[in-house]
Amino acid sequence: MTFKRTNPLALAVLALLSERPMHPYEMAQTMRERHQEEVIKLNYGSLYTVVESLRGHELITASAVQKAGNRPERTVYAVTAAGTAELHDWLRDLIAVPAKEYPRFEAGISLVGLLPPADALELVQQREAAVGEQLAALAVLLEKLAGMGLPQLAWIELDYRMAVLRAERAWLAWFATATREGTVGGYDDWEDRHR
Amino acid sequence: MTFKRTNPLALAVLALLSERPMHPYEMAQTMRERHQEEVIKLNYGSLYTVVESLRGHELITASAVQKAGNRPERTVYAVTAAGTAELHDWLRDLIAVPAKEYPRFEAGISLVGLLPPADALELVQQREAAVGEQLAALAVLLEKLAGMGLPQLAWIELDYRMAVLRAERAWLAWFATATREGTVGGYDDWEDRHR
DNA sequence: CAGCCTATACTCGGCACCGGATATACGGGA
DNA sequence: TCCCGTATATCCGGTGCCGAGTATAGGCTG
Repeated sequence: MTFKRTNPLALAVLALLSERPMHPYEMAQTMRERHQEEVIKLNYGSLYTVVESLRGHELITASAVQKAGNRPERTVYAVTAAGTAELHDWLRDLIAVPAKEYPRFEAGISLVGLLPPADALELVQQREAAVGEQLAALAVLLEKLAGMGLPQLAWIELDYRMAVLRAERAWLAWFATATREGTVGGYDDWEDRHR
Repeated sequence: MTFKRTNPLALAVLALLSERPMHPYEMAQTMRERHQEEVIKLNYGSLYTVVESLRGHELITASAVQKAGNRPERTVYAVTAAGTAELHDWLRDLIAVPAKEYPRFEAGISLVGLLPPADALELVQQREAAVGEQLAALAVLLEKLAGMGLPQLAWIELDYRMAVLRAERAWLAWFATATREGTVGGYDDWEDRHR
């Protein structure tokens, strides 16, 4: 059976091990330090599952079992040639091919007609504010990272996220206005249904 | 135990049943017809799991068991008062509070430094083209829906998605240019690592 | 040096989810 | 009337994922 590219955490593991051998807990620490868990969901339970799966497919191997002091044993893993190939190929796919995803907001906004227009307006404005705060937080983070001397390429994904968030905020602002002024298509019917 | 809002398919079920009672298969059909499965992932296996879970939490009830002709029995469900409350509350949350999500492209682009710049450029351009095609397809779909006399509110989520996709396309175009011209921060180092 | 908190390192049971299997009914062509 | 493809309707076994639990070591405080 060929390896299934479900959990992106496996991608992170391959990427980390392509730097140097590590044991799972160290991978988690490194991901934290580098703010990688912002982009790839990290969960201890999943980490060990994923590592074991990668080992099963011989994309990584247990290269050593250390025993420092009286701590629990820790297994250090290293990436194999097949693992490196998988990493690169997966990466290419992730970048070149847009995957079908299901953002939760799309699900929510598609049913917004079920709520009264006045409520909808308030909720959308709340989201607009929240997105604004996220943007501000990202700006601060970028400042910090740049101040540490990290090049733009090291936080390129944050750059991307900011671009998307700005678009979302703009759309929310438009929708709020259109709702407030009743210019969104189908508004009259919408209001009628809620009185 | 309170109901866990994991699978958005449960939201779709509540929304459909708030129109009129249905049996699971009919829900699936209706979702298809309305292009709802574009926004909410539909899977027959999950559908029955989710319906059973909703029933267990008494958010819906089995209102009848039909037996038309000699077909398999079909259980028709109806939403309860608690179910309607849950639907509205969940909806409010989805709209007002941005959820932490992990788009796969972010994971990919965050590791783009592992690929040679020339390859990265090509991949990003491929994605840009693909996103362009998605936008074109959405425009066609919008045209069709509007032609059928549906108001904007009925396909508001597509409007949102187009806004986000346009932002993504613009960002990809920027990144492609910055890579081609070597103006992305850290480019020299990037190129050095790949020779 | 007792006591407590945090960091280290992993384990495990449960469950939601998914893909594919199952089984019957219906309609249309040869 | 036989056959086959499609529509109807549901079920189920496997698996990946997650959160919470476990256990020891080291460090800090009074």
